[in-house]
Amino acid sequence: MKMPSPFGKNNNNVSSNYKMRKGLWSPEEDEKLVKYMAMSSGQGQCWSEVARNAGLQRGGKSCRLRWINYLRPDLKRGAFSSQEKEVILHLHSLLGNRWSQIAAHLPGRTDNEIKNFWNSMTKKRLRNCSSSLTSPNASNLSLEPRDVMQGIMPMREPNMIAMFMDSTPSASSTVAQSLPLNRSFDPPVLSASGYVNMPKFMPQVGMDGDGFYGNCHGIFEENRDLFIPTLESISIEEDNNIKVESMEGFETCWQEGDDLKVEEWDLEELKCKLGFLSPLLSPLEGC
DNA sequence: AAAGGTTGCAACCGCATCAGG
DNA sequence: ACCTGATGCGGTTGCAACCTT
Repeated sequence: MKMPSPFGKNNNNVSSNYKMRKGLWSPEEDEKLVKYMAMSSGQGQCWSEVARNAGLQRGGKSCRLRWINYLRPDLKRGAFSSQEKEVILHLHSLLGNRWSQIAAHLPGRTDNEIKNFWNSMTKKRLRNCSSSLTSPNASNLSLEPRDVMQGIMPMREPNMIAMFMDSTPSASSTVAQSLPLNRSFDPPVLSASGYVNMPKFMPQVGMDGDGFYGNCHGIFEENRDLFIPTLESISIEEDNNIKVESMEGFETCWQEGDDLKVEEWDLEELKCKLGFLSPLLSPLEGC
């Protein structure tokens, strides 16, 4: 555990004139805040008042953050357990970067903590991926064990991302041209978190050592976050519109607490059904 | 042992939303 | 309806500890 510097990053703000302090919290400040929170039972908080009444030269926002992320008595400490990691992966595959919602499912953990965990994990995996691609055996992709968490397949296998971004530079435009879908179209982009955001209503696909997997996000209604039809339940019509054969299992959008399952998609069948995506899928040949 | 690079994480920033005046 | 302050959230930054060379 790092010891906080008593003067934070910018120690010029320690000066008088009631300038708000910034930077790391000192043990004394922590003590003041903890004492005040204990005294006031944490009820009816107005954080700017907390800051004032506790005698802290901090903004309410800073106090709130410090309390929530560090001083709260019910916080867990230490590394995430493997169970917690599974929950994070599972929920992230469903919710995306909604850290506070994910944190709500992990008692004692903060959104900040989860976000940091996720970002460092993503960085690691991207690094691994790029090193495997730049190696002489780049075509022989070294795939990590599949991340199957409680039946949900994370869609953004870094190797897949790399293939989209590096091996098939024209893939997105090719697909865009080949999709006469009567909806707006956004090309795949690499998000800040290192994930490929596939266009809405396009299948999100990934791969692992055992084959191919995927799902479809938001195929049928723009404002619903998550639909996961099985491959068997969809067909591609002549005009390349995606049609659902069977609504079984996804009449409704995902709701908190639902236990969703994604069917594993067979590569050959997927290619057959989604022939117009072949420019994207062809790099996977031989993997 | 020292220098440089990497990692983990605390904290800040900016924006969105909401409530009260 | 508009303004203002408080709050919440996600993205980003910066620093200390750790690791590698």
